[in-house]
Amino acid sequence: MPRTEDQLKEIRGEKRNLIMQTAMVLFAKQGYQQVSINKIASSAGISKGLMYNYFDSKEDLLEQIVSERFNEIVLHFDPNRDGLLEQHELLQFIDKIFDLIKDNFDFWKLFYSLFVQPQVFELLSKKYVELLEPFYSMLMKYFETKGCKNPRSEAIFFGASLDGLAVNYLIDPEHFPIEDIKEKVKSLYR
Amino acid sequence: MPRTEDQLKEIRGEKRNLIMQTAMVLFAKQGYQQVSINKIASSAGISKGLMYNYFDSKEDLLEQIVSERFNEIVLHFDPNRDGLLEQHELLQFIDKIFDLIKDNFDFWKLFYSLFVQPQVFELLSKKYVELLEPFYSMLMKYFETKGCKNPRSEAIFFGASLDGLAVNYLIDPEHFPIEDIKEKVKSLYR
Amino acid sequence: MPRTEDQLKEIRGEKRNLIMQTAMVLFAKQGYQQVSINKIASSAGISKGLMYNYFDSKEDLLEQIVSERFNEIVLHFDPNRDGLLEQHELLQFIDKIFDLIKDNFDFWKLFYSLFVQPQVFELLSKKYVELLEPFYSMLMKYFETKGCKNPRSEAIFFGASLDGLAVNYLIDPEHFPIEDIKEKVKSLYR
Amino acid sequence: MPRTEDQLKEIRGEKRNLIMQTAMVLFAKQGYQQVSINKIASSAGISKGLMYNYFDSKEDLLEQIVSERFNEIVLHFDPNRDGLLEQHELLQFIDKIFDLIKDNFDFWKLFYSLFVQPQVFELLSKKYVELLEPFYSMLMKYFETKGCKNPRSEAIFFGASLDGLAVNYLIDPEHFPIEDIKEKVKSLYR
DNA sequence: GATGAATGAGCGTTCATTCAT
DNA sequence: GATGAATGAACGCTCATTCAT
Repeated sequence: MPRTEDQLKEIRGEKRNLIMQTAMVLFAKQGYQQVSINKIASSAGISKGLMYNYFDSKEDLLEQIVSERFNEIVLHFDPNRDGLLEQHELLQFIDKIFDLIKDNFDFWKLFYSLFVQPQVFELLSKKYVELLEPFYSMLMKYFETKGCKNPRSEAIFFGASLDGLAVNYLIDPEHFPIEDIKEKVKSLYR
Repeated sequence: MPRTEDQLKEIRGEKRNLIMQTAMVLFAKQGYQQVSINKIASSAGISKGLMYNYFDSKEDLLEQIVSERFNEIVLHFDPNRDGLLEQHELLQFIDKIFDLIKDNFDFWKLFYSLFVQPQVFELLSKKYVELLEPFYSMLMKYFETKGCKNPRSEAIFFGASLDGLAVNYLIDPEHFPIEDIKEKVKSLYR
Repeated sequence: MPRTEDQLKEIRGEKRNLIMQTAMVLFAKQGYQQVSINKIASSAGISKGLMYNYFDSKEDLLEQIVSERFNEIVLHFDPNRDGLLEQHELLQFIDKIFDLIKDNFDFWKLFYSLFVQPQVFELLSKKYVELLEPFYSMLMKYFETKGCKNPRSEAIFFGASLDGLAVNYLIDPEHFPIEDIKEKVKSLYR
Repeated sequence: MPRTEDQLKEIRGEKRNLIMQTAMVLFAKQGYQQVSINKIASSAGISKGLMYNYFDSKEDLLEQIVSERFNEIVLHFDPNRDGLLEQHELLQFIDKIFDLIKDNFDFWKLFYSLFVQPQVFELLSKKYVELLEPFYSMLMKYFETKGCKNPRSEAIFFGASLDGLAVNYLIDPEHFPIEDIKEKVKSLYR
């Protein structure tokens, strides 16, 4: 009995996910350049050739990993998706963002290692700006409502300090006082 | 007749700086891994072989660039070097740090791209921790004096948000409102 | 469809032998150091990269050539493998050793060129001593039985003169009176 | 006061000898290919450039080392230089040859490592044949006089077994029973 | 879909040699 | 005579990618 089309799709999808997951972990731990196609294939228990059935190139693999996971994660950013942010949502967000980072440690490690890379991924930065734009707007509107005289700087500072905290956490998670930091950040916006 | 020792020292010094400067700019713009020895040599107008008269390896070149510039820069961190930080010094420091980043744009771009890299530079992180430790102590002492209940988190937040701002500035310097951000940060510590 | 395991094994075996044979001939004719991986690959009609599918390094290739052939050849050394040597076996051996050298001319040329090389092959000398030890024991026992007062020197002299003859034959095989020499050597042990 | 021409010649000669001696030791211990011009120069305490004042190339240096020392050594081969060899001279020679090897250990190590090398030194082999020819003639005449039916094989065997003994001695001098071997060899020609 | 043998451009590095001083 | 900065061809090796099976 031949497999139905759905079964085939599922196999394709599972293999694709397997490769992406394997590659992401390796990229995060060893760096994109240091991980060869060979390493990915043998780690995933497949052949080198098969990789090219699912991805056009090593770079394409990276792009798909980053953009797919990025999309998933950004979904969680506006809790009620009404485009409006209230203070309790902002505070909840601060709590949640550190959990998101912890839960997707490898992804974020990879993400930040690419982000600081020059040139490497113009595409990434476009996508990043595009995806975060609504969130930044929301933040700016929020700070405006709160009466800040320079909402843009407030928003940039908010984003940048989370970036910095994330990077420091990712570099040395064991010595990072995550709960204390949450409190500190929240105290700034109460 | 052979050159005098002084002549040799000067030639060596100049070439060494030329190579380091050229390499740093390329590393910053294209990333360490993407820059081949060939690119560095032809950019500097010298032969590949000559590089190895001055540096043991590509990695050695990177190490020497980072540690030499890092040492120079860290010198500016404690204004009066008495180990004590006062509020006006902290505010001055916030002003100065952005200028330091602007003045050493390529160095910092390289620095952060390495720092987030996994595995790549154990040496760097050791040196970083070592050099910054006194500064962190000073910061913690300052926040303690100011009556903060959790000086360590305060210090980490301070450092991390500067990291985050630096990274965001380095990625897209033209759209970064550097003066507004300075004001925002200073307002937090007034 | 992928090749069967047997097909792969055959392909791999043949390629491996092709590379080893090609390399051995070149090593013998031009010397290990003088032969580049490029030369081996183009001589064998394959790409440089493929060599590294079969051997870890140039040195690994050499080791495998030497030890594989060495093992094969040493098998012929004790005619009846009972650990005892009789006179007619010794005489037969003298006859046979020159044929062995002739039949494996390139191997022995390579072998002796390595053996006299300083430092180059500790591994080789260990293997050599190990493999030849039983043969030397046998020889010493034989000379002891024959009433020689210094069996060790007898054995060393026997081995060394064969080495010397081999080297002289390998350097200039056309002018080497192989049959006369056989007779001369055999006459010493009759 | 300018140096006289003789003084200059002596300086030249001394530097030349220094370089040759240094290089010979290094070549013997590490192999010709493994020793760079840099190593020779720094071992001899001179600059790389100076080497090329005395020798055209690395190969020329090797040639001059080998041929100069070879000439010196061959002088000792015919004790009374009358072209005739008597039994006691042959026996004396056997005694002396091992001392010669011991006294010029590095030279002989280098010599044999080159000799077995294919192609490397056509020149060497020509010179070798040329220089040893009279000695071989003498040996053949001697064996003829002694009534050997195949003097050429006798001479080749004599030379080859000394080569083999030399090589074995050079590879592992500490375990080589030099006096016992001398006795063994002499016993064959008494 | 799946395999892995095969490719070849490119890498970091070495080193004999040259030559301005 | 003496120096060592400078060169560049060649080295061993890696790896993303292709393709016959």
